[in-house]
Amino acid sequence: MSSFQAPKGTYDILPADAATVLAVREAIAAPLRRSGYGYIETPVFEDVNLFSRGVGESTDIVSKEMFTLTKRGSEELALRPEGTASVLRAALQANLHRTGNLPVKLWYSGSQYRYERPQKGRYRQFWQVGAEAIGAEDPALDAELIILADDAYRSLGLRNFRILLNSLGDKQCRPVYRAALQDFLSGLDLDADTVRRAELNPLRVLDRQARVGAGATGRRADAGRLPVRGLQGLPRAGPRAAHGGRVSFEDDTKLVRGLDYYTRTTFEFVHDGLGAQSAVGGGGRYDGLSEMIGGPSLPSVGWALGVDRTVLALEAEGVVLTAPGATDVFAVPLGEEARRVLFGAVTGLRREGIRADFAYGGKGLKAAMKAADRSGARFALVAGERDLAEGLVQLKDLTNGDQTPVALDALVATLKEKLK
RNA sequence: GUGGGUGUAGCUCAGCUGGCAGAGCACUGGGUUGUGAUCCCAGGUGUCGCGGGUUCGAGCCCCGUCACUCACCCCA
Repeated sequence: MSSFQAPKGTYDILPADAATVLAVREAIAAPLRRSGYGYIETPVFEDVNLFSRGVGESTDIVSKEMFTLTKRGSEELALRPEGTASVLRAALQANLHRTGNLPVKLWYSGSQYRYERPQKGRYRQFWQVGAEAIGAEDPALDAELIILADDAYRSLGLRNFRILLNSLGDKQCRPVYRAALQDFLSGLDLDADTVRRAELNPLRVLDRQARVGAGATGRRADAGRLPVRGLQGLPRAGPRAAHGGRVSFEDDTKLVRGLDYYTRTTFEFVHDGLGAQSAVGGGGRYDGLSEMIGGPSLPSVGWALGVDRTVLALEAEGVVLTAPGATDVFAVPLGEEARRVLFGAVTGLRREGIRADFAYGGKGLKAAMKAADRSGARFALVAGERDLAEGLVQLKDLTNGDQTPVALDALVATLKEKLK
């Protein structure tokens, strides 16, 4: 073991788990690719102000969870804690909203960073696949995105997730409701954290975290006691009407996401196999974000799904994504002449699209056969002087031990037939 | 930032009120000089996280420290 280890809150994706991770990323991306979303990549770090203005100064993400970078002595950059602000910034910078049709539909896949105490399902570096539909106010877009996420999860075999839906109000009604809520909360005996939150962002108090009563020992607030219906009559019904009943929602008037840019439609995909965490993905409308970062009015909607948490959810449900073996044929040479010939044969097989590997390191026959077995290959290709003298190689089926001689120049055709 | 749990072989873990370092799997070699997976035999498996203390004697008790992990908080 080296004297170094992965930094706190990070982990390595090793070959044994990589197939699942890649399959999850692909499963989320596939519905987007066939629905008109274009792929975009942005830098992993941005001007720190993009996030403090976009995500919101009052959010935990910005106030205490950002990895900031110093550039020549002053803090100016931060590792991205989420993807939406960067994607919108890139779209505005490249004038995608002026050069193409609206909405501009984009998807991304990448790592995000938050400086938090790690625990199950929560890491300092984690992966999201996200989608954004920028510059249109059509509730059908909200519905489209929810359906695409639902399709992605179902294509993976995930079943026990739920979709929570709420509205956070718009420019007109939110300030009114916010003031009313603040007024209501000021009359309650709340713990110190909640008092602070009620000042900065009272809506977040609704998000089932509030403790009412004496400080930290207080009990969780009963939702029925909070004026959660203050935002009724807003376009929460939009995505519901547009989606045509294809996925089932649960109304959750306490759902308030931890990013300030959300307006109106908000939703979260939750799963109970993630330890103390519950969200595998979430999103919503962010009609005002563009203006917050200096752009024109571009009402938009988007989501991000957590790759790491989706993997945990699959594990919790016992879903195993079948990974094909990495190798079809494993070559085992006997002697120097055979090494030269079989190495060439392996190269030839690979160029024909057959997955092939070789017993490197000068192993003895027994060890080389063991390596062939462990490689997961269906066939071992064995040859020594006796075979080569006749232009043959021995092809051994490792599933049943049957071994047949094959002419060296008929190898490709024979294997293509057997591997069909 | 706060609290709980755990650190013993490559991996999963036993180890009793303090008395000689353990099991299974994995690994290496041999049984088979040209055959894996099965079977048999032999064998490394180790700063017991690290540092100090108590004791004739510490994996075990005490103090400190680090790491991992789970939870609070928050979110993907």
